[in-house]
Amino acid sequence: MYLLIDCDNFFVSCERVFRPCLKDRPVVVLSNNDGCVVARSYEAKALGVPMCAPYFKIEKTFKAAGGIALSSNYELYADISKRVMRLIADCFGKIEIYSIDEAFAEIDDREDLPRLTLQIRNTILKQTGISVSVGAAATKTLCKIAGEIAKKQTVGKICILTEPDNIAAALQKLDVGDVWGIGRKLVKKLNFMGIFTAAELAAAPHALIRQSFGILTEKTLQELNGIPCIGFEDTPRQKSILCSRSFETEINGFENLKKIIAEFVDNACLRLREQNGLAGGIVVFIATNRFHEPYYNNSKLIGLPEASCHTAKFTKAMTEGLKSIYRPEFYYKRAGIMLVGIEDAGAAQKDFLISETERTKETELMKAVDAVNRKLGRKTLYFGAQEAGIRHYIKREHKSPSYTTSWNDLPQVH
DNA sequence: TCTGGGGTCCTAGGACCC
DNA sequence: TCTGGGGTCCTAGGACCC
Repeated sequence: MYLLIDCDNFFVSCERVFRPCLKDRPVVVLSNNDGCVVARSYEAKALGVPMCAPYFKIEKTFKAAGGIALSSNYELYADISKRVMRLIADCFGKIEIYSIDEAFAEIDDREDLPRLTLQIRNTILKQTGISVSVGAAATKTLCKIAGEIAKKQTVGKICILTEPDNIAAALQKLDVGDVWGIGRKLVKKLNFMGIFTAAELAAAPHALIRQSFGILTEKTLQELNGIPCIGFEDTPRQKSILCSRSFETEINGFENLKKIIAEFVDNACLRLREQNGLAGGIVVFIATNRFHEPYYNNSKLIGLPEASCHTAKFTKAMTEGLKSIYRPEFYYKRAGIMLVGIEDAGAAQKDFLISETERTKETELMKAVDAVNRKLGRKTLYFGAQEAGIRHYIKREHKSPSYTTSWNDLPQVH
């Protein structure tokens, strides 16, 4: 049996933990640059604010209805997420953290389900202030459906989907597009074939689905029928690390762009070292505003002779890549890098031509830099190629304090 | 005026091999 | 004019997720 534990309106809930005055009001959280709506309270959903709506399009009517918009505060959300995940792990042992606000757990004892689901929900609510929905079923895909049903309940927020009659009824009522793994493009094709509900997909011929949509959709079909095909991944190793931003004002000039992207490289390399990994290459990409013509976007992959986690090596590779795709006539709205080919530091293949002494020197240098930054604060030490203070290029006008991760932002009780 | 960021997996097709 | 058959590996791009 699988369980899905999913935080309700997660980003909004995090904000409300420290600002109870936001309760019962329509609240949305915005993406970087205060661009799009990425989280909504129930009250905001009731106002008809769609997910991913550009904020400037809804701002007037939303404010008029008494709504409050907040910039995203990822430090806060990441920290609260950590606390929630720890509680889930304490309760179930093996868990798969699926995203910042949800996790799967695997359990053997289905008799105990009603007690366990209630217990985890109460524990998380009591110890973090976050409300979660809990779904339980025999496959992960059915579990997601159970989770959605749980979410719609006004009290309880728990759905155990194990009885064949209940499963059949749930699938009958569910649009095929609301099934986990069926996106916008597939819905169109499925509708064209006469498949409109989850039940109809579950009953479709395997061979036809396999041939028209590939193996992923066939697995989804099987999972709807209660046959587990999507495995449980205990601690999946990250395969790529991405750092990218859109800028409030567009950026021109090779050197300007390079400095900012070097900052992305530093952030990504730090994350890489934190998980004790090495990356084999780096992709650098730049793009003009995609809502205006002419649109230019390009990317370049630069491989390293040997997998590394050394910021300077990736900065050099990034610069080389950027040179090959940079065009001076454009103003760039978005840029980023991706570290790829990530391996465990212990298991990586070494380059015959790089001496062990040199390798050690580099490792020790990065260790020292990280140690200083841990002790004295992020970006105390950084490479000269970087532009310190990328924040200037990004708009976050309504950000709440980092209550749990910054001494200066500790909440005060009067 | 304004439109996010971070991931995964699969597939087709090209390059290359004998 | 005509020009085989059987493989592997890699990459870009497309689909999906939150």
